[in-house]
Amino acid sequence: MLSQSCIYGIQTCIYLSLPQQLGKKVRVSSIAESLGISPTFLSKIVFTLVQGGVLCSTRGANGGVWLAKELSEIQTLDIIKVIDGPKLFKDCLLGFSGCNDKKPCPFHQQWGQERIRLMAMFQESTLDKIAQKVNDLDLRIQM
Amino acid sequence: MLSQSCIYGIQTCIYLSLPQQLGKKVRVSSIAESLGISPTFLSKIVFTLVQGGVLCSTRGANGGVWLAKELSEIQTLDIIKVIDGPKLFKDCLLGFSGCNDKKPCPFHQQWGQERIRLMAMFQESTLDKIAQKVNDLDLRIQM
DNA sequence: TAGATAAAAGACTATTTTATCTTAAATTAT
DNA sequence: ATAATTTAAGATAAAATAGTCTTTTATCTA
Ligand code: SF4
Ligand code: SF4
Repeated sequence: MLSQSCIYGIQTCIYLSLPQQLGKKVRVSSIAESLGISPTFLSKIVFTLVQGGVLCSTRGANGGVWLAKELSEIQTLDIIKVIDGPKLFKDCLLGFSGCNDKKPCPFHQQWGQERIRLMAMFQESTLDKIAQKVNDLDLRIQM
Repeated sequence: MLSQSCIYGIQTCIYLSLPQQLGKKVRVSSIAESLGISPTFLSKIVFTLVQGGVLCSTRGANGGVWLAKELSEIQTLDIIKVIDGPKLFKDCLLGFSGCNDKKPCPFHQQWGQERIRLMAMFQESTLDKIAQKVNDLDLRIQM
């Protein structure tokens, strides 16, 4: 459902929203090490997020990346949109193209509802809520 | 979520369960033409379904394929399992490996419920129900 | 200003998925 | 039996995704 790049992107944003990192510039290499991701590969994903307005970055000594907005203003859905694009919303279960409600496939009625739920889940999951959940419940971020 | 092969497989099974084809041997080439799929590619998917016990086949002149069981005994979930394997159930949203309920990721609570709903949808969608729905509502099967 | 540092950029490699093309094997009809 | 037909099998190709390696550019610090 989500690409590997997208998963890494979400993990990165959650990592940056934890109290230890929040408000600091963090090196991509240190994020990559903490999350067990290839540094150069993550570098590309991070840059995509910078271009998409989710992260900010600065180069050079003491450089790094940080979240571009308040935690409560970044939805998981934003991250998904930036990295995986709109295909999650356009493409569909049975791979039909140009689906419409007049002539749907046999799964439309149920899948349509599930999709709405999933979207809601990704919209409601703002980084502040996730970070709090991770702290309160001692949840894990890495693989 | 589902691979292209899996989508083709589901479409094929639905096609074979429509009144026009039901109970007949149908050539893969004719299925492929009707659904707009590459014949040789579909041939492999069909063979996977034969090996998985969803379809039966016979070679030679007047050969073809047909559904191995009663429509009511074939769940969409069976088709998915045979073609895409168990990854839909093992792998997960955030790509964690070896997820458990004790230390889940921040999405587990909601995603776990969605996944249960999706499974139920694929289990309840037996071919007889789908075929009836397609007939009653004049739904489409192809792209 | 010079050197160190870290993100950005580009070229390249590997793997998986999707798809095509060709040949082989089995079955039927003549 | 033989030829036609159709699935099975294997080799190959194309595309998308995932990941590596090297070079460039920007920024800070000394
Ligand atoms: S009909 Fe609905 S469920 Fe089916 S492929 Fe189209 S949008 Fe998806
Ligand atoms: S914790 Fe739950 S939702 Fe998250 S990756 Fe694991 S199984 Fe999936």
